[in-house]
Amino acid sequence: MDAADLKFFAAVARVGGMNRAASELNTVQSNVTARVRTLEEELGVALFNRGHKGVTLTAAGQRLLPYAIKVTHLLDEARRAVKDDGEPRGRLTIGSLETSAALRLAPVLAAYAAAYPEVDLVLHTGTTYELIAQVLDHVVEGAFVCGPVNHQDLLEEVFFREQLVILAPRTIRRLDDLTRKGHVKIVVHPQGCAYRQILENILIKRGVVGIRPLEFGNIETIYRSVSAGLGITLLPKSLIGSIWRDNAVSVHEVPEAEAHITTVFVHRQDALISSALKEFLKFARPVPVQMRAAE
Amino acid sequence: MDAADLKFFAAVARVGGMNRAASELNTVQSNVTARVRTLEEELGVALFNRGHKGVTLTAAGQRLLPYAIKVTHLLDEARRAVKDDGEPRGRLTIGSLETSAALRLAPVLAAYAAAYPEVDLVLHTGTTYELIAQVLDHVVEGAFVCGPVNHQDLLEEVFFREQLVILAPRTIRRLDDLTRKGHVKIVVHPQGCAYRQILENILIKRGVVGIRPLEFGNIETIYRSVSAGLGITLLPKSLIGSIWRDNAVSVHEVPEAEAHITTVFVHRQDALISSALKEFLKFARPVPVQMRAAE
DNA sequence: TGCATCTATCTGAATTCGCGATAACAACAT
DNA sequence: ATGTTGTTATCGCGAATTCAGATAGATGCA
Repeated sequence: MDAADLKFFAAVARVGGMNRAASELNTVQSNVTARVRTLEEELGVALFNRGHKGVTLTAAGQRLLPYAIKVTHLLDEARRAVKDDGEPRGRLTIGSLETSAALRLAPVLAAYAAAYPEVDLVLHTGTTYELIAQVLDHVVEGAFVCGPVNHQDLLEEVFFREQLVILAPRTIRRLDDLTRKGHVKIVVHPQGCAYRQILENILIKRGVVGIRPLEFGNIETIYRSVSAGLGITLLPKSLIGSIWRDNAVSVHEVPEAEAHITTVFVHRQDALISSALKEFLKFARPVPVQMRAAE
Repeated sequence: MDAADLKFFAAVARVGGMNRAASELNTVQSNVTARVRTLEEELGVALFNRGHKGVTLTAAGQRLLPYAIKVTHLLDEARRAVKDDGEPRGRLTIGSLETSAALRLAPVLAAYAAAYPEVDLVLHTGTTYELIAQVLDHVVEGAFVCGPVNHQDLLEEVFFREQLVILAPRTIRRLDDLTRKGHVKIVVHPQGCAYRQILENILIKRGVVGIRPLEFGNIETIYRSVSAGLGITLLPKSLIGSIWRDNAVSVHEVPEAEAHITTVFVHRQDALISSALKEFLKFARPVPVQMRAAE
């Protein structure tokens, strides 16, 4: 049972056909068929049900598939571990929420890139849900997402804690003006990284019943929508102060107990932490409070 | 990077030489050398320091070794998982303390062997320490040992709780006779599975200072030594009642708070639990208390 | 029927693998 | 000195394996 055979097997299982797997693996169909057959002969069981429009996994194949995937990942990781002599080098792929990236990570990324020019940094942005899926799939080594995550296969470390504020059109002077209306439009991300849920909770708590969400894909659009009077949104307070000072919107504080969010870094607990990642986390880790008393 | 290459690599690393690895792998030395070399060329780093009396791992080799071992185990497990269709079958290798085996496991083993003739049962006996090492090394699928174990890589489930009694030569009528002497010989297992520690604690608590251990490898010998007047020992109460009733020794109760032991089943939490093992544990698991009220 | 889309199988060339023999080297005993 | 032993490296050859391409067979669809 060769690792290459398992890679073939996993590809066939994933795409559901020997032909398609062959083109994906840059080889010919006869080759794929032969290797699957030798695998089946070696194990003494059929792994696929052959159909006239592709193949499906048998029960035995379903039992094998997770091992095939694990072995493939383990070999990948082994290669990286061997090359990783402690000096950050090569590609480092991490994920981050768009807000975290803009707010906290930008200077860290710049400093890190300057300190380790040997590292090719790749940053994926997405929602918490998407990023967690990417971490689990080994697409990224880890990601900054909204915590807590509490996933069995993931380790998480708290990095930032943000206070959130409500952004409303400039015509809204006080939060009460808004809540008294009884219904309100909110502008949020599609799968909304907890911001949406928090905002809804805040409004519900204040007696707003008709909450109508508008979904936009990026922060810039959300901000413009708010300033154009379309609705309100929720964003980190520090983001407002540092980026937009144009007074096109009104900013409303919310008690911190209700409106804060923690950003955690999550990574697979069974995966290698590359030297590049280890150093990056040192850069990103906030200075402990007692050490920045002078601020 | 082939799985077979990694197996070769791991063997060379373990025995510290290509020649010895070759004979262990049932092949010739030139073959081992060639595969190690291709592996090194593929990875672009040297994995071994060649010496005139064998090889040693380089830093890169040390980083690779755990992956080589993991991959090898994972492939083993994959083979078993594929063949395991839910019906207990094949070889089931578990470990057990000698006392647990004699006392609690014997009827379970018999019933299980009768119920599943397709399973080849293999039982390893040893001390808690030895058995845990065997579980970690995948030599046995799991083992009944003295708990609690509290090991990061192991899951444990409590199976039995035994009250322990002191066995002394027949001439000793009361425990006080023994403790008043101030020194006493104890007869125990070599690495003693906690029995020794517990017995010493009991004696120390009663003011005995000169404890002289005699070590014997199996229970039968220990029992005979006690009956011959050599010293005292500690054994599960139920073992005394069910096996030896010849009155060649005197039995002394000890408060349960001091002298009890829990037997747990431990297994690697990252390893497959075969159907054979799953069923075995069902057989071995004690009937819940409320369900045997009629006893 | 003809076409498209699958998988299975066969064949010959290229490649790899495993073995045996040999070389080179160092340590150690004679 | 000299031979012996134990080690890794290398080469050549035959066997085994792998790969790509061609072909065959089956099925569904227009």
